[in-house]
Amino acid sequence: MTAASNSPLQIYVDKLERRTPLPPEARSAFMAIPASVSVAESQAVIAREGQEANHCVFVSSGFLTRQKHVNGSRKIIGIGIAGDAVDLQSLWFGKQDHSLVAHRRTTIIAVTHAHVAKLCETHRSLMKALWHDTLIDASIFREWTLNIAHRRARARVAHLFLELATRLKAQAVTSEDRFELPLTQSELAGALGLSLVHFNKSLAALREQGQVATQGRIVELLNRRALEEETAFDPSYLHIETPLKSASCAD
Amino acid sequence: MTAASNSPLQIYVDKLERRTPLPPEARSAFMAIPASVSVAESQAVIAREGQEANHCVFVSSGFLTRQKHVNGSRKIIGIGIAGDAVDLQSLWFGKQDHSLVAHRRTTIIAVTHAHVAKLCETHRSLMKALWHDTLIDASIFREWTLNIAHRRARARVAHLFLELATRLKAQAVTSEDRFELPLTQSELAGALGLSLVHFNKSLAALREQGQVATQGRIVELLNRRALEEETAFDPSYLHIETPLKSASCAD
DNA sequence: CGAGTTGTTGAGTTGCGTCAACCGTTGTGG
DNA sequence: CCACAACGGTTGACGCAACTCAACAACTCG
Repeated sequence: MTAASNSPLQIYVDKLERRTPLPPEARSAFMAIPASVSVAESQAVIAREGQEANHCVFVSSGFLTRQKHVNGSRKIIGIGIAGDAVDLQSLWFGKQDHSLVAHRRTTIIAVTHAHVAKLCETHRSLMKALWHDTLIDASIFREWTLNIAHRRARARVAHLFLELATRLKAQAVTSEDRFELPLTQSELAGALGLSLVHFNKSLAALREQGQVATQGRIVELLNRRALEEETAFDPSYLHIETPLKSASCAD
Repeated sequence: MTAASNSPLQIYVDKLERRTPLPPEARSAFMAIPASVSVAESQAVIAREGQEANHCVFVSSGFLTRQKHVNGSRKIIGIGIAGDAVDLQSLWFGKQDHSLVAHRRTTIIAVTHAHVAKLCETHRSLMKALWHDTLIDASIFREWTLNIAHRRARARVAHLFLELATRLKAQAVTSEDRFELPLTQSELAGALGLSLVHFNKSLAALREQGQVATQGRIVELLNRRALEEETAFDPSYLHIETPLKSASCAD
């Protein structure tokens, strides 16, 4: 399908093209830009709230969290997985409005703003695809708001797991309802607006009901149907299968 | 400053240009597209979750909420005010992932997707400005997630009021820390992930502390400093003063 | 093998939800 | 013009979900 390529950005371009094919020139222009790959240590701050950025960050593998400071502590407000463009907004904003933090065994790709901006200038189709991608991001944030505001603990946990399983599958990181989640319970609890203790107990409840199993950092969904039922999970907010409405257009 | 114009989109173009000036051709092309203005009745559904849309909606005056269905009831996940483009995402998504509902005395502007898409094709600067606008939206959703997940009731209410006051001021809907908020307490409570009763009591507490006054649908912030302190309000997530980083560029 | 981190579990407390009654306002129709 | 219904706001009582405190077990790593 796709020509062999050495660009680390392949993973992201593939993701975009699963939605809408890009014109070949746009695709090759994207993959031709210099991209630096690096393995981040756990808890490494890739971008810091309040600072200016001059790179866009893409996740190549692993997990990365979005965090905001409030009252002196960092709160997780989102999770990025392989194939996610986690700070396209930095292209247009002067300062980061939140931080990006890597977790264990995460590799990231950095591309200078100048290169991305140039691409947007020359390839309208790419700019559209990037815009589309950020709109899906926004949709996920909306669902998180809903999840935290209106579901109770057990359902909240179930929803997070279902979301991650679905996103990871779409990205072909995993094929089963089973994945590695290298975040501590304390971090996951914070991301869901729960205390550590209560998160732990809710997770224990899901385990006892035979809906979820965990071994170390591996999470396995044993009964997807039951989980979906419990949390009223509707994956359409992830916009995984939605192609661009207006057919792909020339540059 | 701006030439006299009859386009109802003036209000939105002005907002965009407060961030970055548009090339004159782009501006006039935008304002030249057919836009239909209508006064919505209270609770009118402007766009329905799950349905396809073929118009983009802008708020001309009043309030509009974003809502999602879950377990049979509608939950508010966002509030749009005058000058907001509330469903640019429908341009690229096949189906609405949430509904848009008008509140009393709200006037909306509808523009067909075809016209907006055409504009994006011909004016790169406009597409950028629209993209930028949706990124700010996403930033607001992130802050809502944070607010609901990590602040307790009184602070949550304070945060919402401060956000609205700040956005309304930026849009020159109001000049004081005082504004009309035509949502019921039940609706506001839902938007904050609180029960009606607890919202009411939290609001009463803010009133007793002399931080907020309400008369009918009018909300007045009596002590902005104290409110900001209580809720650790940092308006930077609203990106009100941030111009586009890369200087305005030609089409 | 010890030290630090992460996970588990129990006990007591509290913020918030639910139930329910009541009040004021608005609006409608006899 | 009043009666009545419908709606939004207010308040009290009570129960529960979730938080905090605290101790301990399991795991990881130098």
